[in-house]
Amino acid sequence: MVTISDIAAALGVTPSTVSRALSGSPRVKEETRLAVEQMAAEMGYERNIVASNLRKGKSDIVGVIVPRIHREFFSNVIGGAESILNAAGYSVLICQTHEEFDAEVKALRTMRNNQVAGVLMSHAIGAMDGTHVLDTLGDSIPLVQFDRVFSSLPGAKVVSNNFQGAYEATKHLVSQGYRRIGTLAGYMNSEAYAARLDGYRKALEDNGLPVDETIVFYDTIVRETGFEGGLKALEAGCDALYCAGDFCALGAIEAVRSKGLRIPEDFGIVGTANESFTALMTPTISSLALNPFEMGRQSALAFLSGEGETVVVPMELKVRDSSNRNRQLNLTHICPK
Amino acid sequence: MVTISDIAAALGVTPSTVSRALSGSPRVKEETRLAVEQMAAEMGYERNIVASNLRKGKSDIVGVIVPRIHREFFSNVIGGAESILNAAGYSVLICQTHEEFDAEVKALRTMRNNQVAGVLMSHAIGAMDGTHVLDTLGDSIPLVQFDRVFSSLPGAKVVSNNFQGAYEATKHLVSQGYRRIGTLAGYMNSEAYAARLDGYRKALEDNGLPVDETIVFYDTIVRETGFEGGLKALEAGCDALYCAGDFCALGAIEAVRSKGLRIPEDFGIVGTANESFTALMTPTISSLALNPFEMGRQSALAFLSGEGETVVVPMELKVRDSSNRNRQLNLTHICPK
DNA sequence: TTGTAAGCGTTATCAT
DNA sequence: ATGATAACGCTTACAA
Repeated sequence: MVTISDIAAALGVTPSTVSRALSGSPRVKEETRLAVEQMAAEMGYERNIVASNLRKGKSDIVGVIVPRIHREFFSNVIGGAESILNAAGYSVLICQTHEEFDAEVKALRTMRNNQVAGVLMSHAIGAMDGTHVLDTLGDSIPLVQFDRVFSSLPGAKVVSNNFQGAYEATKHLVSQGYRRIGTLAGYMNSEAYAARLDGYRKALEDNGLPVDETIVFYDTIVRETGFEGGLKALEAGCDALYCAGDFCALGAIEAVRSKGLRIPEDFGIVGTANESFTALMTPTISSLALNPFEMGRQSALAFLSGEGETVVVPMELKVRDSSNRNRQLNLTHICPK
Repeated sequence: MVTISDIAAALGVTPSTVSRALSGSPRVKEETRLAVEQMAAEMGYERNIVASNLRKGKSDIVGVIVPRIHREFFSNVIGGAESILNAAGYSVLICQTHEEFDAEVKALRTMRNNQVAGVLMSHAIGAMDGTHVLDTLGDSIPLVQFDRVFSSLPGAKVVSNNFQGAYEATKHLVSQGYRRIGTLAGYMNSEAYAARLDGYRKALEDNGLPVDETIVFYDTIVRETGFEGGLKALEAGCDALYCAGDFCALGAIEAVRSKGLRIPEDFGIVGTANESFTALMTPTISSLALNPFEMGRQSALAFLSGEGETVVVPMELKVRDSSNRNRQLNLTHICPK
């Protein structure tokens, strides 16, 4: 392993000069810099980042903490963050929390021990407030929260425009002629789901439809609970559902079909998250798309800029067959005639 | 930031003693160790890993290099690796190559500069051989390759049992009564696809069916090429296809339906990779499942054990509707009657 | 413009 | 069982 001292010795200068030359300091003669660079290349020198980091008291590693790395949403966020951070000379250290509070604390410790330059994180369900974050990170490590954020914590936040998105999705259902639109709303301890519910309500109000609490269904948003929610919605006389997740939208579709009703003719469905399967089903499922890659990019940019602002990443409604009464269904490709 | 010197001063001992006590050396009086541990806890001490790593010349970070982190397969591999590595006290540093050779070299440099304890990697399509890996990593950093491996490189390798898996998939099609079984084979510069093709051929031979090169279709394995392959297979009189990917299997299904044929009655399909959408389509698509999480686990275990063996992770055939003539189709949940 | 020297926080090798 | 000291490789005042 060749060090700056080796280069210095070979050139008859001191390590400090080599260090300056290599780090682009203006306090080096052009001639010397060239000689150093050439010798460094020749000897195959590569800066020891660990030593450099120790000395400088900071590193070029950025920590990313997510509930589960293999979840489509989070892996795309990481991809987006990495695309920015890598270009800026940072590397990405990843920890998963598996939605557990203890693991989140451990991950934060790992980040601190490794003296990361900053932390981008989305909280575990198991984390009830943000005090552990402050305790562990202190105020020397910049924090950026995305998606699941605690407003109480300092630093930048990157969130989706859940209110606006759910508003659009609901308005779209109204425009398609559905008149009794319920919602599978999710769980209200998440700010994101609460905002979606608000958007749904506002859209109904703005379009002269009554807001009926008996067709707001609070539950988890998995396929099974979606099926149950779908059945309840039918009993309550709904002709459409805005669903706060795609898997529960899938379940709701199954429920509607199980009663012999047609989608979208008799019943309209819009999901949320734009999971890749929504575009592959038959019928394809309309979905309110999050923009995880962009959220990752924005999180990284917020870290780089050092500003503590809140960035809102817009959601985009993907209109597909499950809510589209006006166009021809795209049934050719997979369903039996 | 409290250091071991602070603890030493507070206790009236030297930093060396504190270091020994904290790192579990036997050369410390039990009494002293207790005092040190208590004081450390009291003062909120946390070891500076960067300094420790510099001194020890190694780190507790393991690098993982993948083509694209947000691809389902790779993010699951990472998840599997992380589950083992975290438990063993390592953290995971991630780099993507986006399938480009230059990015792979850069990622390897990043790993080396950060003095990672080891590297787990799956090569970019753009990497033609493994010389750059040896050049960059040297022989001081242990290497584990998974999925896309170069046999020429030293170190452990973790691969899927592609031959056996494709053999099972093809045999399954035979057992369902299909008699002219073609294959969408993929591209042959990948050892994995070549092995799948071999398994397909062997299964036909072993079951007394002819191996007909005119129904082996070499192409990329995306939806569009799958559609084309499906049409060609129909023209060639096939009644089934083993597909080396799930997206091309989807395309093939669409092709078969476009000709008014029924699946699985008239035509059988098995895909590969067990992408999540295969279980959500109608009909559900049979698929030869890779086991990415297990591959990640095995890669991490191979790194920890330090042995250079090749681990073969078995694939598992998931029989679903698209190849199952014997059972009732599961059509209730989504398709129009 | 370059050299000198100190130090980042830890650990390892001595010696005591 | 503990202490003194040096060193890991780099950066940065400060001095020349």
